[in-house]
Amino acid sequence: MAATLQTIADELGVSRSTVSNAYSRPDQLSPELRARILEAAERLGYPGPNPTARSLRRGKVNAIGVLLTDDLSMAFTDPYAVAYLRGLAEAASARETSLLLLNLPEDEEAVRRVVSNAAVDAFCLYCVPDWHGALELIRSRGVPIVIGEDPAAFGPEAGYVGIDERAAARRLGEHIARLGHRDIAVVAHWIVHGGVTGPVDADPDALRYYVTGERVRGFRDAFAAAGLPWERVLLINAARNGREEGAAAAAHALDRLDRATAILTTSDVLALGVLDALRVRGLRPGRDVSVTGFDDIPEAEPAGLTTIRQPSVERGRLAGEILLDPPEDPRRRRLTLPVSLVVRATTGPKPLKEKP
Amino acid sequence: MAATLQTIADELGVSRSTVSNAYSRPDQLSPELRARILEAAERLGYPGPNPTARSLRRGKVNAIGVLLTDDLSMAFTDPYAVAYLRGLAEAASARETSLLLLNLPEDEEAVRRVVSNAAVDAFCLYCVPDWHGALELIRSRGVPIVIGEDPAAFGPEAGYVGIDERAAARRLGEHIARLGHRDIAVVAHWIVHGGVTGPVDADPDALRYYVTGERVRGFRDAFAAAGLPWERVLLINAARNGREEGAAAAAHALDRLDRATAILTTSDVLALGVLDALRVRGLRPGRDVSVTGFDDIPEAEPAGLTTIRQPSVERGRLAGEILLDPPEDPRRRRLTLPVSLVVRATTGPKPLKEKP
DNA sequence: TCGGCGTACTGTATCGATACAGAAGGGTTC
DNA sequence: GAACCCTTCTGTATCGATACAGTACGCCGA
Repeated sequence: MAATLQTIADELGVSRSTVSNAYSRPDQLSPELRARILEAAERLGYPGPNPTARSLRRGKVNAIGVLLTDDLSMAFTDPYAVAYLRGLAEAASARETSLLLLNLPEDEEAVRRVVSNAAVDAFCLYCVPDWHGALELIRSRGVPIVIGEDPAAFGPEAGYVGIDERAAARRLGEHIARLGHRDIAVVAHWIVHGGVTGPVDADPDALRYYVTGERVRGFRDAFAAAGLPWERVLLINAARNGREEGAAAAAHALDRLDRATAILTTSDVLALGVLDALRVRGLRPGRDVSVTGFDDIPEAEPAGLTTIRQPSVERGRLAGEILLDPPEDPRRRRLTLPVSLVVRATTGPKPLKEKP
Repeated sequence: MAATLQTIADELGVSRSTVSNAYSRPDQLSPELRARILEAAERLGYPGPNPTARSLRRGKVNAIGVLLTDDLSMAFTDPYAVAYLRGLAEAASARETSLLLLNLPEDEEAVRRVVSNAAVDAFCLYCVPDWHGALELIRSRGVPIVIGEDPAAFGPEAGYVGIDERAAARRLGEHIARLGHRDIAVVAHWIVHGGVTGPVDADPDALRYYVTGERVRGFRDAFAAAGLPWERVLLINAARNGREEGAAAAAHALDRLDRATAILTTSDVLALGVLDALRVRGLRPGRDVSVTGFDDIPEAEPAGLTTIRQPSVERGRLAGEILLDPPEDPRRRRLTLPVSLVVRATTGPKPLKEKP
């Protein structure tokens, strides 16, 4: 049987409390006794206080739960998500807290078990589709929550660190409209839950995934203000937020007679895929076709991508801080961070000559 | 005060055990009573059995610890690492187990606290430098371990899933030697702990980071067999395993009169950086300079990179399976997986004409 | 000589659950 | 109608630690 505090205590004829203090509160006992205790522990193969028992007694586990949907790869492959996670990990690490990655299974009952078995002090939600059943489970856990997307997904008791997605997208749309483009395609991911990559006919007001919904609505706002009816816009669903999907989606906008002269996307990753598609077809970004992204990931600059710069690492870091050191003032637990429009080479005026 | 099992039990006048069974063993009580219990729980705001208490009693927490060094970004940015982590997460998820990411702080004492506070059933080690002090702490935790690199880092009680790094590297070296190259540079990461990117004079037998050491020794084996003394090889340290470092390291091999005609690297990420450096200088990969990588990450194929293909996802998945479903047969807990040499366009015969 | 105080250690209650042996009651079998 | 079984629920011991109040003792100053 594995050694416990009591084993050591019995061995030395001291009380269990004293052995506990040797580990957790060294100032509470004489250095000599502490040394004897640690020596005995070493000798008896005692691995130190059991973390679970300690957590139970202290009521704190030093861990933050992070939900990942089945498509785990995305959370690690999308540079925006990686940056966010890095910021979160930094904030956690500074407070000696770890991240518990909950990779949610398909089976609903299994999801329930995983979420309710997770020993965490708080949850941080990002990149989780709003429709996912785990959200309700998390709410019922009754632990602090910070969300990174839809500010209305939980009540005001939940923290929130986000950006004004719609206004940001609108700035991209205005930029494109101002350049004179009228034949526009929008490539957006997760328009349809479980759908395939390809054109869809969807009402922007009915999109369920918050981030995509807001960004698409922002585009529409800009076009409407420029006198461009939404019906003229070709909306294309990307099944995943991936570069390949971006390229595949772009094909639907490029391989037709009334080729779009501008393609707006809901993420830089998709936009890079669109650029790939242009390259394959010998089209020049910013001359033949304008392309915009969203996020300003590191790869965006070398690609010359026009995009919205948002503070990805900062979002994660602030989320962690709100969870671990909650500000007194409730207003400081719900933050909307500023973004900026970064105009680079992939956008330019609508080309003069008609398509060949 | 928060509700517990006892709260519900008192409310309904049943025993605590029965309430527990309502959650954990529904077959142990009548459906009617169970419904009443769940209703009362809902009404009293009981969030379900406390995961920490449950873990203490059950002696299992359903979590695997994963160590990440301060350079957390690498673990997420290096596609090999991402693939490994994905495999691990898949295996864990299939068993309703989560991953606890331990982002180790700089401070040694804090590392101790983080590691010994981590509530996990097992540890999986990958991409952790052999010299890191946390290794000893983990060993003393006495939980199952699987390592992904140096099979000798722990005793035979630890599981191991790896490849024959040295033999794999040797195949790359032989490929390059067979093509006639004599002016060779090797770009390797973490040759020097905390060092800068640039040429180093290091004895391959003395390299501390296992993966780099084995791969460099494999290169040397091949060169030696081809009658190429190690002294002729330019060894360049990359401070991190990153694309930028690959490019910076390559500069040291390219911007000199006796330019290398072949650059071998210890990872695809570094090799992609080397290719960047070639491009900037107008040099043709496989014609003017041959380049090899290691890992065969997804980006390697479009780049035409000659490399070693290794089963990254599989390594992670098997590691997870060994931890969670340990095979009876000890030999099946220590696996060396096969790799293959993938020859693509970035390697070719040594150019005939001398450097311009 | 005694109150007061600091240091070093002890003892008990507690954190919130699960395991397991057992009891009550009803039904079946021969 | 005794023996047995099944279902449904109970009660106690236990998982391994920490919190906190309490005790013992030495030392100091008045």
